[in-house]
Formats: sequence, structure tokens, C-alpha cells
Amino acid sequence: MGDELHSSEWIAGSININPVLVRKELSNLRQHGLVESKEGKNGGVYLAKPANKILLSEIYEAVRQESALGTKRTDPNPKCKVGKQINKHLDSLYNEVEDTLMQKLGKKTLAEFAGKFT
Amino acid sequence: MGDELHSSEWIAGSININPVLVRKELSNLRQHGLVESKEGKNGGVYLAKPANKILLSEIYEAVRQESALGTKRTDPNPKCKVGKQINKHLDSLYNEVEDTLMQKLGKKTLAEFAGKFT
DNA sequence: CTTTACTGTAACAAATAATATTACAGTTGA
DNA sequence: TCAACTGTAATATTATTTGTTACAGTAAAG
Repeated sequence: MGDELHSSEWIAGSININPVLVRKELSNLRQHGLVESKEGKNGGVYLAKPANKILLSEIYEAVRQESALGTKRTDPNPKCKVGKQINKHLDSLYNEVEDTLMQKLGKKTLAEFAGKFT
Repeated sequence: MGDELHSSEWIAGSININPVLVRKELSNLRQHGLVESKEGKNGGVYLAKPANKILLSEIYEAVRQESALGTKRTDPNPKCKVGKQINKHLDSLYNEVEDTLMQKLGKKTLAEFAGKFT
């Protein structure tokens, strides 16, 4: 894992995005233990463990902010019989679906994905 | 299905949102054949078919605008070896995961979900 | 046939969120 | 001690979402 050290500028160039945004998201990935970084000259970021030990489910968990099905904008009217219960039922549905999704992603590693690049 | 006719105002009141937004989304659901509506006085919207014939996968398909895993902001640098291929590989991954999700949602009906409300 | 209560849209405004930029302190290698 | 990085904050810009107003069209009910 000592290999493959890249600067945020380099990564930003590849995905056409601002380097600071890259560093921000990298900061998040670091907190989730997926990457590590080296400061100073010739510094950069690298995977915290080998790619074949990183599951896509881990990445998904680190990266996503909300449920795959969405969860925002929900302050229903508590006076409404349906509105009063909807969040509870949606949450349980979302969780169930999300579990399926995680199981699926948990079967794939980053190395597999990276292997598709020729 | 002639039953359960509701106005956009009524629905908007339940979910605490603007009636026009409700009508917009309803318009989308109508185009997907999930609801029908009646104009004029005492008009409103109702399910186009019985709730036990509506799969959650159908609703998901009608409602979602992007993949569950996200798909936006992707004009990678074509000069980058990775950037050049990333969309293709992400798409195929997303599709695979999305299929799993659809299968899961395809096993549930709206009636089942509605049945949870007491 | 006129009033009333709706739908269906469009056009525009306001609020919110995503992205970009600038700036700079801290770290490390040369 | 300079150069090339990270890390982070503050701020600006842009895009998206949500809300509002407006109004034509439709159907029921008086």
C-alpha cells in the first residue's frame, strides 16, 4: 500500500473537479479508514489497505449521505393519520432495501472493479 | 379504483408541501400509468389500478431521476486513462446493483406497504 | 348558464445545496 | 529555506429544489 501515491491536484485533473473538493472528500474517506495520506512535498493519498481488502459496501457507506432511496424533506403533518406514521414505515422499508444493497456491494472488492480498467 | 379520490391540496396538507409540487409529481406518476385524475369540481387523483397490483419497483422507476448510487457530475478527463473508462464501468456496476434493488422492490406491493398503517 | 372547486401548466421567485475559489497554516523533502 | 504538498476555513458562485402566483380548462351543483 505504500504505492500509488497521488496528489489531490492530480486526482482533480482526472475527474475535472476542484482540488479542494477532492481533499474534502478524501478527508471523509480517511475518517472512514479507507485512505491515508502523507503531507509535505511529494505527499499525497493512498489506500489504507490493499484494494482486494476494500469492499464496495465500505466505500458506499463512507460516501453516501442519505439512503439510496432518499430520505429528505420529511416533516409530514402529524395531524394526518398517514403523515404521523409515514416516516416510521419508510425508514423500515429503506433499511430493508439498503441491507440488500449492502449485501450486493459487500460481494465486490475495489480490486475487482479496478481490474476492469485496461 | 373509483375510490379514494384526493385533491392535491389535501395531499399537500398531509406532507407539508406546496400543492403545485404535488400536482407536478402526480403528473409524472400519471405519465407512468400509476395514477389517474379527474378534473373539475370534486376532482382529484386516484390509483390507476388496485394497490395490490402496484409494485414498489414501478413506483421507484417512475419517481427516481438518477441511479440510486448517483450518476451526476461526470465529465472526467478523457486524457486520463482512468477517466476515459470510468463512466462505462460505473454504469455497468450501477446497473447491476440497481437490478438487485428492483428485484427486491418488485416483491413488494403498495397494498402491503399501505397495510402497515393502522 | 354561472358559480365553485378542482386539475394542469407555465413562468418566475426564493431558499437551499453543491461546487468552486481564495487563502493560509502546517508538513516534509530536496 | 524553498518548493510542493495536505488540511481546513471562509467565502463566492452556480445549480437545483422548492415555493408562489397566475391562469386556462373542466366538471359538478346550484
